[in-house]
Amino acid sequence: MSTYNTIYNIVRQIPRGKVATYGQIADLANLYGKARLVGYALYRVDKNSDIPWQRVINAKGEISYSPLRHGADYLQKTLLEQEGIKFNSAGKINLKEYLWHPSRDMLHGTILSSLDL
DNA sequence: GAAATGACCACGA
DNA sequence: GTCGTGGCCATTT
Repeated sequence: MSTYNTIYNIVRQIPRGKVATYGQIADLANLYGKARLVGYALYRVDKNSDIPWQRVINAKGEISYSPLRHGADYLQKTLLEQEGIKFNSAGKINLKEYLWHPSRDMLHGTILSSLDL
C-alpha cells in the first residue's frame, strides 16, 4: 500500500483554497506519466477521511464527474466553493489563480522520505 | 495467479 | 477550440 499512501500524503499537503491536478500529484509522488494512479487512489478514499480529496481536479481545471461516485463529484464542487474557489460559467476553475504551488521542501523524490509512513 | 477496474494525461488530426 | 487514440500500472476480485 505504499504507492497509494504516498499519494494520500501529498494530497494532505494541499493548502485550503488551492487545487492540484492529477498529473501534478503524480509528479510529486515520483510517478510521472502515471496520473491515472492518482485518480484510482482517490477513488478509494472515504469521504470521512482526513484527506482533502476535493482539492484534486483534472488537467482541464474541471471536476471529473462520474456516476460511480455516488454524487461525490457534485459535493466536491460545493466544498471547493466553500473554500472560496470560484467556477466560471463552464464550471471550470481558473488554474492560473488557484493551482497549488508546491514548496521546494516537497520537490519530487524529497517528499517520499519526509512523508513515508 | 490472471483478469477486471479505475476521479487521467499528452499528443496528433 | 474539440475529439479520438494510446499508454500508463497499483489495487481488488
